Amino acid sequence: MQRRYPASRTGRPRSAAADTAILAATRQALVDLGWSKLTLSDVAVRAGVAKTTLYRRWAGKNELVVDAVAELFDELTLPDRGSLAADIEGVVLQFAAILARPEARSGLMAVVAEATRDEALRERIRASIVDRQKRLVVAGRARAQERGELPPESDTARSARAVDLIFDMVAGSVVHRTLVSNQPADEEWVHGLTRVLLSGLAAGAR
Amino acid sequence: MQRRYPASRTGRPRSAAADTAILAATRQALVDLGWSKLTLSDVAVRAGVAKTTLYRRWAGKNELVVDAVAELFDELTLPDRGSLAADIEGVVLQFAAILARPEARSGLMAVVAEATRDEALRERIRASIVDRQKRLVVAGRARAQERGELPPESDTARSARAVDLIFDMVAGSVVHRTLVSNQPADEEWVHGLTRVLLSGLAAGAR
DNA sequence: GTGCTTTCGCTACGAGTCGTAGCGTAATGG
DNA sequence: CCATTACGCTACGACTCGTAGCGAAAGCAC
Repeated sequence: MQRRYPASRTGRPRSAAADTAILAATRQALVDLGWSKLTLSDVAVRAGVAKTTLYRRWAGKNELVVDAVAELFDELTLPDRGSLAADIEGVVLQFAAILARPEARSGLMAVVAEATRDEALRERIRASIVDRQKRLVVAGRARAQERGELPPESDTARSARAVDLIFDMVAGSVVHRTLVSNQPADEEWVHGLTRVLLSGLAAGAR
Repeated sequence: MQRRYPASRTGRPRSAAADTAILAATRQALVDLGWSKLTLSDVAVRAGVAKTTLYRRWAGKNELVVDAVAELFDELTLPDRGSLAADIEGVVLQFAAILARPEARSGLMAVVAEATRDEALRERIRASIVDRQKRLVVAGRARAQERGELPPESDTARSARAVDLIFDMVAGSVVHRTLVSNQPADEEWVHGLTRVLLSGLAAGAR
């Protein structure tokens, strides 16, 4: 979570409790109402704050929901299950569990859609959500190279492209499975995904 | 495009030209305004019809945009480039070209987001957009099996799961690359995707 | 032609939301 | 105690929504 206000030295400080309450209320409103029917007035009532307080802290609905959804991805960690395949499956299952929650389903795609016409919002999503996920790919790849499961890569440009490709394939597949095909990314499915992905990467490295 | 009205035998028929104009106006409004600022009143003015005509034909903004976006995917065809790899790359590049257009970028994810809370809308998206894409996967897989590039699959349940997985991986990867990572799915990237995918499928079949 | 039926364009409407302004009060630091 | 900032509250004009009602237009059956 980035600082939204640069800590002016004087005056009454903003309530941190209000931030917590507002973001939680936003997620609950996403569950109850969905994106399109969510109003800032409603969130304000749920959070027990004035509507004007919301407008003092966030530019609008888009930015608020990005922050509220971003917190969901805080719990993502890279487990150490001993092998690359097991690590990937573990992360993907965590990711799928988050995407199964209604507040994520309703909010995530909506802000991505809005971001197609809003450069600042794209950057906010990248910093708050996407990078948080991508870091796991980088870390998992590095660990696999230490283990010797993937060949070390000296060319940094090639390496970056590989990470980008893997990331889009993993995240994109799970999102599409969950939100478009509307079917659970359960263990069986994740296992199949991992198998194709790892076989392909191993073969492609040769 | 499914029939929205069951062709009553008598009375003044609905103007087919109005349908065309409305859907085109909707796409142009998506380009100019994006999803959230698109209003049905605005579309009506652009199309040269009365606002009430829109409400007579579509239940709301969601359904209208689904139909408008669905027409974009009419142009998807399965090229015969001689090999499975080349066929996949051809289709994916077509798909990427559609997703690069602003009316698709703004509209597609927005309706997917709305559909997370609307079963009827999900079904409409599935019938109008998703199935149209998935058919290409089925056809391409069948052609590859004829060529001997993929092993024939007798188990229909396994086959269906494989098609689902491939579809989510291809479509999901391209959508994520284009809309979330916000980078072009150009020939180089598509080539890398295809290489990983085919190697993985070939290895996984053994 | 004469009806019958349905769609069309137009206008008007109440309901609801948006984002902002203004004001008095509360909570800090100097 | 004073300057400064955040807060809750109310009120506001502007806008959008979806619907209702009306007369006119465009088909089909006869």
